[in-house]
Amino acid sequence: MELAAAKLKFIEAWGKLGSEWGINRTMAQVHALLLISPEALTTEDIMESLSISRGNANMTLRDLIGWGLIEKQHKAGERKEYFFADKDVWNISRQVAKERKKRELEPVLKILGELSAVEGDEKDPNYTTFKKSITDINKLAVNVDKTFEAMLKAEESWFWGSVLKVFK
Amino acid sequence: MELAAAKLKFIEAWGKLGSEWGINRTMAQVHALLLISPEALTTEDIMESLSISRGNANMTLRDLIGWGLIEKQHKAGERKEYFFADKDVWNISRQVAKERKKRELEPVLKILGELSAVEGDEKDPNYTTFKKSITDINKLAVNVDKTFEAMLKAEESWFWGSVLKVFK
DNA sequence: ATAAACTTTCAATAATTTTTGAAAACATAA
DNA sequence: TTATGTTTTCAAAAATTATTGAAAGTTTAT
Repeated sequence: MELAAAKLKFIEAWGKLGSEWGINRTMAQVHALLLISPEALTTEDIMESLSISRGNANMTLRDLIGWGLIEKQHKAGERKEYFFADKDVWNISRQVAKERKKRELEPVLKILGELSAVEGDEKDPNYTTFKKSITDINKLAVNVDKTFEAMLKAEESWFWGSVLKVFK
Repeated sequence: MELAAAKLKFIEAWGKLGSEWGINRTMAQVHALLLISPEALTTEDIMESLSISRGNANMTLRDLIGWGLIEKQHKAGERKEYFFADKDVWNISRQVAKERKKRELEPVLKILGELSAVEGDEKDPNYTTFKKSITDINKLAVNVDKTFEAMLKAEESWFWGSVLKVFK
């Protein structure tokens, strides 16, 4: 396969994976493009490469900055802004974990905490079933949260070394 | 909070979380409803509880069965079908991991494998940057795959015991 | 065989999400 | 200041995804 074709294939696959996991397809594609780009790119470069509008490119780039996945670069003597992706896959994973933890996991943990406190009649199966499911899900969510927390602190080699030790 | 209100809140929260992670909101809500229901429910029960149409209920229930999260029950002397959710949160996690691994991770691993094999000019930064990103992402994906694999085999207590040991 | 109870299908519709593109805002240079 | 290059905004349009509901299909009972 040619490099050009391979790049397109990667951008497509990354976009599809993103959309399957609740990340806007275009956002994932722009990220993919910047990931395999040795140079920082301008908005125009991105618009052209992915055939998207200026408005879309601008909003997507802003979102990616919000996720901590890319950053703006200014080149001396130039007025245009350039965008550059962190290429460290471990940093990327941590950044995504950090944002999803904050945006999605924490609100759910809060609600589960409230729901765990609901009182009821221990003789009512409606209550006991509810209570047990909520308690169990809460435990799982806390474990997932701890795992994310550990990822945020960990060095890659340490993290995978330890996790993979589990599977021996 | 009343139990009835708590149930609604849980169904709503579970639906929201699902939709943020690429799972149809209604599917997550039906699952939530069955999770906190001590009895198996009929399609009509579900239609009424969640105010959804018969067609939607039917398709959603079929999907949930496809994900291995609920099953049909037949009651002696009755013609209606009843639906019942596995309440074991660890089983649920494994089931979701299993399906997403199969449906999403494996296709990506396949593509990454192909892309890893692309040859090019080691002096061309376009090639070396592409190569490095793909290789790194491939490694990460393989690790995630292994983690899922381990989950599928593991007993809950063993799994979390081992994983949490990592965070001491 | 017919009817009744129940389930499945799927074209049409509705709801939601994403994208566009042109205008407005902003920044820099002349 | 004015012109020029660049970025941002956001209402409207397009695309995608989810839902409806009625007809067709299936199963069981009589």
